[in-house]
Amino acid sequence: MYSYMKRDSRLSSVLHALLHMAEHEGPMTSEALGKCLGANPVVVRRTMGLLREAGLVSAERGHAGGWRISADLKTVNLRQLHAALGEPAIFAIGNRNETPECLVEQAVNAALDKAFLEAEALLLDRFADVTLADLAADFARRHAERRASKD
Amino acid sequence: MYSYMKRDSRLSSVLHALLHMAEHEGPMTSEALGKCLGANPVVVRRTMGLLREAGLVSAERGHAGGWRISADLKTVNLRQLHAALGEPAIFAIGNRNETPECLVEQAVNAALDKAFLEAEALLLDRFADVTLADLAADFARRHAERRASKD
DNA sequence: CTTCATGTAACTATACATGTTACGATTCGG
DNA sequence: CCGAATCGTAACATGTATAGTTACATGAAG
Repeated sequence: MYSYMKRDSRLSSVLHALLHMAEHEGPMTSEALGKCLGANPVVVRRTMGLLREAGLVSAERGHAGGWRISADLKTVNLRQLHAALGEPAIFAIGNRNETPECLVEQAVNAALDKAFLEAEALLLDRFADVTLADLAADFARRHAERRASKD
Repeated sequence: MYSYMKRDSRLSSVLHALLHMAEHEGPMTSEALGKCLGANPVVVRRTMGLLREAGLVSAERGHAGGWRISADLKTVNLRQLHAALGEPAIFAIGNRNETPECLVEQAVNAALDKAFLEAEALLLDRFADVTLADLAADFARRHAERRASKD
């Protein structure tokens, strides 16, 4: 009944949701977004709630309610979304002991930390370079391509 | 009874173990290495077994047995060790659906994959730059520093 | 007031490194 | 040749975080 889950896919999920919302007229319900993502509506509310706390979306209850984007697509980048999700751990690999007395382990940690910090900095820089507007444009390009290939 | 575990620390563990072995005369038992790492001897055997399969260490059973390094410290780098461990997943974050039909999700995946692949390439390059001999030298430097500060 | 939708608590499912117990296989000392 | 030491490995338990699910309270629209 459960899909194979091993990694945090919330950033992927909220991006997918936000782009659908951007293409959609009016608010979208958690159930509609859940259908787009193949996810449970409660999980959608849980995750989108983090974006609401960051002021990136708003939610309205009752009839004709749902989720709306409350920010400019051109100003929201992936790094902000990662931050809005609480900056979840990026790496699945890490040191065994973060504050060791053993000098051997200190040398090991220093080498690994250096590599991981560089990779993390690069990743976050790349995240900062990509806005929702960029993704929307890429989607539009893919959409046009598909239509062209069908002619 | 269990220490707080959230990430794969096997690379950190084997580096710690290998450097202790490099400093040690003769083979080291799984129990001795477990004491160094604060880990269970069975876990040590399980993890070191992967390095044995890669030809980086050898194990001898019985009296005076244990683990020995069977490679030149100057030729073994962190990337080789990561490979010997089976190239475990580096990132704790990923796409929700790796092969989506939805064009929106394809655009999202493309952007995330690009960032993650760049960060992964950088990390593996940094891993390839660091040898066991480098770490041993860094340990020696830290050791000398500590002795100097005690004078 | 009924319906629709979010907000949220509580519980379950899953994967995987790690911890633990148990035992077989092998090597060496006496 | 017996027994201790040590690796090899199977089997099972533990802890953690996201994701799924159920249930219900809250609030808005008609």
